[in-house]
Amino acid sequence: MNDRRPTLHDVAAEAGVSIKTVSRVVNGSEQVSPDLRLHVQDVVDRLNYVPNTLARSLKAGTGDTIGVVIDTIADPFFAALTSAVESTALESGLNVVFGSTGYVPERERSQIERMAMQQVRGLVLAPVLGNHEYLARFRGSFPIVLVDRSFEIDGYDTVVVDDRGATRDAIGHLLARGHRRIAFVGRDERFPTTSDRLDGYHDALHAAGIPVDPLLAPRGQAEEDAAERAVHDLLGTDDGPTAIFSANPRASLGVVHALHELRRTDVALVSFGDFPLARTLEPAVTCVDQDPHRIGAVATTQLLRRLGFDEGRDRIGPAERVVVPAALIARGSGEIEVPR
Amino acid sequence: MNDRRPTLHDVAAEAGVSIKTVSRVVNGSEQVSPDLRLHVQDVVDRLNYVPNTLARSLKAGTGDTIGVVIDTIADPFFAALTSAVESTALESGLNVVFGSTGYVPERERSQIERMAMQQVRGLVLAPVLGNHEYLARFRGSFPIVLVDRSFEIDGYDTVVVDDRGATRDAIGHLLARGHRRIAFVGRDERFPTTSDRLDGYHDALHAAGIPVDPLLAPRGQAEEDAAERAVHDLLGTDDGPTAIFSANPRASLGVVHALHELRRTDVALVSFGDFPLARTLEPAVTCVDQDPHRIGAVATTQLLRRLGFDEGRDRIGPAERVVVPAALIARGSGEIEVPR
DNA sequence: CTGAAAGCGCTAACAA
DNA sequence: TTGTTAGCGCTTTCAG
Repeated sequence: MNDRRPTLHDVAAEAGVSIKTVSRVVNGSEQVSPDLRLHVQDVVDRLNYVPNTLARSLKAGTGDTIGVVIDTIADPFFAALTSAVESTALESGLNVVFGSTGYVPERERSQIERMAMQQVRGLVLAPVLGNHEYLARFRGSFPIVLVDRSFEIDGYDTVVVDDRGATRDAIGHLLARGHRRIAFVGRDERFPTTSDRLDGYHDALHAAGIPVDPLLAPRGQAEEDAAERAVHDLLGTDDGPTAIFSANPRASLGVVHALHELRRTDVALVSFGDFPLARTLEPAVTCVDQDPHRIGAVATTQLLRRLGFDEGRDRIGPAERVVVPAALIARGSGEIEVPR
Repeated sequence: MNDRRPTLHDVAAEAGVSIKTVSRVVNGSEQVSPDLRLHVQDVVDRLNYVPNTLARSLKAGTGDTIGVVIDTIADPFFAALTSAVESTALESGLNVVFGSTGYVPERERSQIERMAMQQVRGLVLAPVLGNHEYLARFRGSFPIVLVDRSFEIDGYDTVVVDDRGATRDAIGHLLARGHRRIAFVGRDERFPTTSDRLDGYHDALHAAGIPVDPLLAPRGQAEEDAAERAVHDLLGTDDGPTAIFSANPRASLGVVHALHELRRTDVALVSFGDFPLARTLEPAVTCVDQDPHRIGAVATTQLLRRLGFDEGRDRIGPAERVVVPAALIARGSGEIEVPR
């Protein structure tokens, strides 16, 4: 299990040449006489020589990986995003390390510190709520692209969805169907995106001249079970909502389950974020589609540009903010009219 | 963006001590006079010094990451598995790099080669179908734990679900409800697990003395849309199945959708692998629960043991095979009796 | 308790 | 065309 892996030296000794020659052969570069190259290649294969990227990187002063720091890879949204990061990075020969924060600021920080130690070339980060001044320490060493969450801190490339605008539109969609009592479920202080979506919700209500009822936007139910309970509570009252806006796909699962249990097919629903079977349910669930894959791909492209992988574009320049559009997919649940 | 990161030398120079002293302080080790340590620590903070893991690893001859190679992180099964690997690895201070194969043997190989170059300490691999002799090259360098897919090649630690047995039980569950024409959907030659599940299906039918009808187990529909079409085809015939076994959760989504479109609530369904909303559907979907999180955790624990992180247990020994149990969760769809 | 020197595996000058 | 030498940043003898 622990035979020392062969090094350039071993190969050189075995082949009776200098290590530099082996290096040249391994890197496919330069002029090496064909017969020598063949011979060396042979020894390389026979010894199962594998170049040591660590040493290479140490020499080069920079690694060959990029880091992805997210809430948790178990979240389908981030899984899709990370998948896109990987495939985009791979095209440029970069590996991907990831670390999850579990929504804990300290863990975010330690993950990033860890990656800095690993000499990552760059970082894609979905920041947890909290102070991010500490990032300044790292930005001198490698570019950082923020994803999904918009941030007060300026100076970072950012790729986000227009949470506020998309939510405003979604609520408008419900208002157009006559709904006046629209609940906002899935609110969670840990997620800045939720606040933005809540803002969009307020925007739409204000624009329509509808007073905000705080009871319709309770707190702390970003997760499936909590959202489920919230819906039970909301619909258990006399003047419950006629429509529900669910602020994230996990919450939506709970909302859907609750509506189903209560047999309330009369309540309209729009989900921020698509989820499996949304089209299958009865009624099919109208969603705001976030396209995590696109967010990841765009973010990585931007990172690669900052790293100089994009020949065509300049690697420096002011921080950019890309807003990935989110489309409303009308499937039925969001088109339920208000009962008269 | 590219100020050279400070090194031990820089800190040493600034603090007016030798690099070794800085090294000692950074590693919190040994005896350094308290005042000196304080002073050095101060300079470290001021310069934003971050140790270079690459150099450390080069010196140590081994890295601080473990690799995970899977089909794609976008698959919820592997996302959950990878998430478990990460949290388990993190407890031992190891980072996680991942690479996806996209079901392509060559990509699997190149990903592993890449990780070998990166000096991963160990590997968790969900092997793609194909020849894996090449793995022998690497096993001398680092331990490899195979997950999810059982393998003919001996000598590797393996963590799998008892696909065959669990499927046999699931089919038995349907047979007990009187079903005799049970379809097998989601079959795909790319996945060895599918073959094992198909074997289990055959086992159960044979045990019940029911002849196998190849038309009930068509090929090539592991994905949602293909599975959906397959169900339409199967139920479009005169002697269609009265029950469906779906061999993976992605396929199940398609099956559910098709059943819903066809309004066939009379057809029984058991899904191999749980999925969101399975409990919400009408009828709720009976599933064989694979517990990917557990598979990942067990695999990583085994890997850590091979790496000597588990003080209590020996790091060497013959390859072990852990079979993680898969429980049948009866929710309704699998308990539909055959129509008389 | 602290420092000097060697070397991990590799590449990039610079020679030969 | 090929080899020698000097580090990359760090840890580890072995001295002071």
